[in-house]
Amino acid sequence: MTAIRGARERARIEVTAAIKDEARRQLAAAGAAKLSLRAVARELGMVSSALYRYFPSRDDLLTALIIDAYDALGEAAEQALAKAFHDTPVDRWTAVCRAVRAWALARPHEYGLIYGSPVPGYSAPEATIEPASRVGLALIAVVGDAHATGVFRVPDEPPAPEAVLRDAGRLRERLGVTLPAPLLAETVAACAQLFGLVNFELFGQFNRVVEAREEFFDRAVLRLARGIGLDRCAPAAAGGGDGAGA
Amino acid sequence: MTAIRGARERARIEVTAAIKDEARRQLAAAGAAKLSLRAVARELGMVSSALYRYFPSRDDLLTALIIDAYDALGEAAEQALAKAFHDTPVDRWTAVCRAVRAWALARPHEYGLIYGSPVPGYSAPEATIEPASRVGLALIAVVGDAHATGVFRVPDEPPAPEAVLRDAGRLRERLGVTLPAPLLAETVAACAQLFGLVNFELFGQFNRVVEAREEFFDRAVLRLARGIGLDRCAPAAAGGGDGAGA
DNA sequence: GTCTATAGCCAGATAGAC
DNA sequence: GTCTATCTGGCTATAGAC
Repeated sequence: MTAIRGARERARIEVTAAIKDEARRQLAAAGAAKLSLRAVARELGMVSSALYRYFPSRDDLLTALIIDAYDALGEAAEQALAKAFHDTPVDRWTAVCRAVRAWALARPHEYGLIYGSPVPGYSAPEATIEPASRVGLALIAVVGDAHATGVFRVPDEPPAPEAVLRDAGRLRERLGVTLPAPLLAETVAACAQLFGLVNFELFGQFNRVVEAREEFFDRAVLRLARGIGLDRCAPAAAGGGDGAGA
Repeated sequence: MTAIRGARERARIEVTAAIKDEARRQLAAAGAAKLSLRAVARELGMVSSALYRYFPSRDDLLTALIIDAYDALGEAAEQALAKAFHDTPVDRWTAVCRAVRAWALARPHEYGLIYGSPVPGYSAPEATIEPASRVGLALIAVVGDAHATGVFRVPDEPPAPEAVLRDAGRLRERLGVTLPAPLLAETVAACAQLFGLVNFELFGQFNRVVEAREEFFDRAVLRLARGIGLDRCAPAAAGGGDGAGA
C-alpha cells in the first residue's frame, strides 16, 4: 500500500516537474502572459485537460514557476554567500551580487518573471513572499555579519527620516536581525539598486551604452558596498573585528 | 485641395491618437503581451481591419506606444530639470529623480512597457533609442552642469577599470558632453540604480517592507547624488563655482 | 477609409467515457 | 489519471465590395 502510494507520488512528482520544465521553456519563447496550458500539454504529448490534475489553473502553474524561480535565485545567492564565508565583507557582498547577476543572465526569462513587470491579471499569493526575500536576506546577512564584528560606520551624515527608520525597525523585528535600523534601510535600498543594474543589463537598456558589462557591474556593486560602509570593516568570519572598535 | 488634405490629415491624426489612447487603456488591463488590435477596434466602435490603415501591424502600434512612453517620461524629466535650473546640483538631481518616480506612479503600465521585462517576440526598432535616452541625458546634464562649475570630486578611490572607461569615453563622444569619462560611467550606473528603486516600488517588491515610499526614495536618491559627488559643489546655474576650484 | 466575410489559428475550462 | 469531444471565446491578417 505504501509502496503503491509511494510509486504514485513519485510519478506525480515527475510529471509535475516535467510540466514545469516545459512551461519554463515556453516562458522563454512566449513570455509569462502567454503561458498556455494547452501548449505545454501539446509539447508533452498530453492532452490539455490532463494538466488540470496537476495544476488547477493556469495561474497556479504560474505561481509554481514564480516560487521555483525565487527559490533558485535565492539558493544561488546563499551558496555564493556560504562559499565566501571567510572573505571580507566587501568580497562577500560582491559574491552575492555576482551570483544574482549570473543567475539572471543564465535564466533571463525566469528572472523577468520575478523582477520584471508583473503578469497582468495575476496577483501573487502569500506563498511567494518568503522565497522572494531570500536574496535580500543574504545581503542583509553580509551587512549584519560585518556589523557584528564592530561598528564600521562613522556618523550617518544626515540621519534617515523617521518614517524610514520606523519601517526599518519593523522589518528588523520581523526578521530578527541585529542590524541597526538605519543600516538595514540602506541595505534594502542597495538591494533595489542592485536589481536595477541587473535589469538594465538584462532588459537591454545598456545596449550601445555599456559593453564591458561585467566590469561595469562589479564596479557599481563595489560602490554600493562602500556606500553602506562595508569597506571599513574587518573580515566577518573571525568574530572579533580588528579593523574597528565599538 | 490643400484644405481637404489638411482636414484628412487632421482626422487621421485624431483617429491615430484615439487608437493609441484606447491601446494604453488596454495596456493597463491586459498587459503589453496581450495588446490586441481587435479589442482596441471593438472598443472604438471600429472594425479590426480598419486599424490596419493606421498601424500596419500590432507591433507597430506597440512601437508607437513605447516611443510615446519614453517621450512622455523624458519630457517629465526635462521639465523638472528646467524648473530646478537655479537650484543646487543635488536639488536638481533630486528633482529629476522625483519626476521619474512620479511619472511611473501615475502611469505604471506605460512604465512597465519600457522598463519592465521586454515584450516577448517583439524587438524594439532603432526609432526607440533616441527617446529612450532622454532621462539619462537629463541626469547627465545635471552632473555635467555641476562639473562645469569646477572640479567637485576628489580622488576617485580605486580608478574605474579600463574597459569601463573605454565605454564611457565612447559614450562621451557620442553624446558630445564634457563630463569626464569616470564620472559619466558613475552617472550611468546611478541611472540604472534609480530605476531599480522605482521598479521595486512599482512592481511590488517593497510590499510589507517599505511603507514610507517617498521618504525612502528621496533618501536613496540623495545618497546616489552624494555617491557621485554632487554635494561637493556650488549651484550650477551661476557658471563660476564658489565651492570648489580646479 | 471603412465595411463584411473569411481563413487559419489559438486559448481556458468542463463533461463524461474508460 | 488520461482520454475524446465540446463549448465559448479569442486572435492576426487579408480579400474585395462600397
